[in-house]
Amino acid sequence: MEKRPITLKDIAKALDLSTSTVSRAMRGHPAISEETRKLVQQYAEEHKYKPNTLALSLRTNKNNTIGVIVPEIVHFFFSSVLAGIQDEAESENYHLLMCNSNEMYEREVKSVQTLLDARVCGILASMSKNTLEYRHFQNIIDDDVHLVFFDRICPGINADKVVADDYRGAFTAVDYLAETGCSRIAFLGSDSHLPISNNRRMGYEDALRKHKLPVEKKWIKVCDTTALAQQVIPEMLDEENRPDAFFCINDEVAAYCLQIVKASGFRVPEDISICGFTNGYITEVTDPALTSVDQHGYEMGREAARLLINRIEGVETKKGVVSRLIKTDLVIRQSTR
Amino acid sequence: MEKRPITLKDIAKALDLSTSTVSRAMRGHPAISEETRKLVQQYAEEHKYKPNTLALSLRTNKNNTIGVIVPEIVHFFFSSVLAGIQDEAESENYHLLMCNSNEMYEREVKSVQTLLDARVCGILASMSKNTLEYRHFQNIIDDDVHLVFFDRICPGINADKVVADDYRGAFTAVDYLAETGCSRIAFLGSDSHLPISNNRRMGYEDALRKHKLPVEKKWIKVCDTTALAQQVIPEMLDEENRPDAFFCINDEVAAYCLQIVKASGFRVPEDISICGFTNGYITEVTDPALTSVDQHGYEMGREAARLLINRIEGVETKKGVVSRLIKTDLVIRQSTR
DNA sequence: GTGAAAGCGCTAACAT
DNA sequence: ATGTTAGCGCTTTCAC
Repeated sequence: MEKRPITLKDIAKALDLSTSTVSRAMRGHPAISEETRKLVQQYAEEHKYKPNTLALSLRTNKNNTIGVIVPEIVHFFFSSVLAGIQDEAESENYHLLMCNSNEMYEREVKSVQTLLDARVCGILASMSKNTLEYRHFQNIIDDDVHLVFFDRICPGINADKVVADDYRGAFTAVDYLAETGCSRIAFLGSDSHLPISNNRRMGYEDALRKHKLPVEKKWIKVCDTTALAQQVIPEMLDEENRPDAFFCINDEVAAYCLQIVKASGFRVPEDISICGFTNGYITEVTDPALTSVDQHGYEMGREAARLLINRIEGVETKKGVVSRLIKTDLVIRQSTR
Repeated sequence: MEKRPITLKDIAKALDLSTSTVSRAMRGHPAISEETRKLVQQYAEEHKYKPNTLALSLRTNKNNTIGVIVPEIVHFFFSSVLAGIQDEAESENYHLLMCNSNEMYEREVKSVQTLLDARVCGILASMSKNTLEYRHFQNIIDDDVHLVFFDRICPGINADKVVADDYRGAFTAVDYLAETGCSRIAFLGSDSHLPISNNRRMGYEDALRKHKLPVEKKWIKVCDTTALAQQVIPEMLDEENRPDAFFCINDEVAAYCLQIVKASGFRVPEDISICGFTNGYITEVTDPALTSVDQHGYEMGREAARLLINRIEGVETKKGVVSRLIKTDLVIRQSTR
């Protein structure tokens, strides 16, 4: 029953050597004779010696673990980012400690605490929607733990970040809508305190201006959940001067928008064009399939993890903040003319 | 710049006490005077003392961390399970170390190794599709690390498991299809070496038998990816005696099935009924919305994490294997009569 | 009620 | 080329 894993000390005793010699031999230290090295390594192999990472962590006060805070796991975009982070971390031999804030400020604060207590080497974070207080993020920096934001960056904190090119993504999409003949283009966005939403709105507005189209307040709405969609969109369709295109903050809203528009008797895309954002798997199963802006979540995850690891290992030494932009791509399907 | 976190020793020195007294005082050991306790705890509070979890782990040879291996992160069902695991683990003060096998046997083996090396207290695993060799899972048990499978259990290993009631889910769905007048019901499944697929096939067949419908080989296909769907389904529709219902192994296949069936000129559900499995978010955005079997992934995650933690903490002491069944629910929408 | 000392597994400075 | 010693931060006998 008792199953204590074998330690360096055990090997030392068995081979009548000192633990330090064994330790050195295992790591191929130059000062160890070929003979001893082989002896030790073979014995270790045979007895399935596994270094105790806990002891190592204590010694170096580093546990080669990266903490991740996502606002929501069950979400195409965030799970894509997570997959990217995971792949990059794994290839660099870092572990991933995962926290889920579930879009709740309190859980986000607690997650930061958890990760700091666990002595992670660095933290990758995407802010929860309702976070307005940034003290907990500042704590990370004050603790000298590396911090990289991705996607939902925190405007009040001076930290590295990796974001999608939201402005250009929005501009390109709205430009396309206008090019294909839409002139009353609505923007269904999020609260403007979120940079992702604000940047997209600017891209949207600039594209309208490029085409000499008016920027109308009534066509810019906060509508980032399916619940809001069901309330906001019918109202807009009832207006005398209804939109002839919807540019949506995410694919879910776009998909619900599509349903509501069709149910109201409009044809898509003949009467109304609809464009989403993210390019997740639901874009392929709606009818018609959704045009959407690909955010390359997986790439974002890899990039964020890489940047963090470079900071941790001192490869990235830039004094100020490093910002990386992930390019976006408009994927045209059948929901737009 | 130097930012060494404060230790028990520091407190001891500052207060002119021994580290053991401080240690005891912090944890409210009875043999410590009220006075000293308050003194120590207040000092600790003021100086933001944080116990070093690494040291604690080394001492107890436990790091209160649970490892998770999922076959794919970007997937409604698995991310739901992950969310459940996360919530349960967090509420019990366990950390989560995440690995992604990406449906690759080699990465699964490596993930197990990684988790064992990290000295996790237990592992939650769902097998990759192409895993046929189980040695790595046996290693977990041999290392006396607790193991609980969820969903994609490993038939060759004697370990606790939490699975959806696949048999009953399938039976109920197919029973419903038959009740509503379908008589040529096809099953689009996975390879039968996977218990989830096999159990559903048995539920499917038993439901057919209940309704005195024939079990036809040609209506039972391996078709668990969208790529396969595009190949297999058109062939079946071309048959003289085409199916009038498709019971699919997951929602993605069902959604693609829906598209293909509509594109072939059939009406859904009037000509052909379609039913998915999982009840993820795509069921709401297809046209018509998809009938599907809810697998309650989040609940499965919680249940699996709870079982594992109970094992770790010695609450669950059953000698043999514990199997938990998560009930399934048929959610009827518009893709079935 | 408090302290001294040992030890968890490992590494590294300092001998030899 | 190898051994000795000390220490990472904490808990836990065993003393007093």
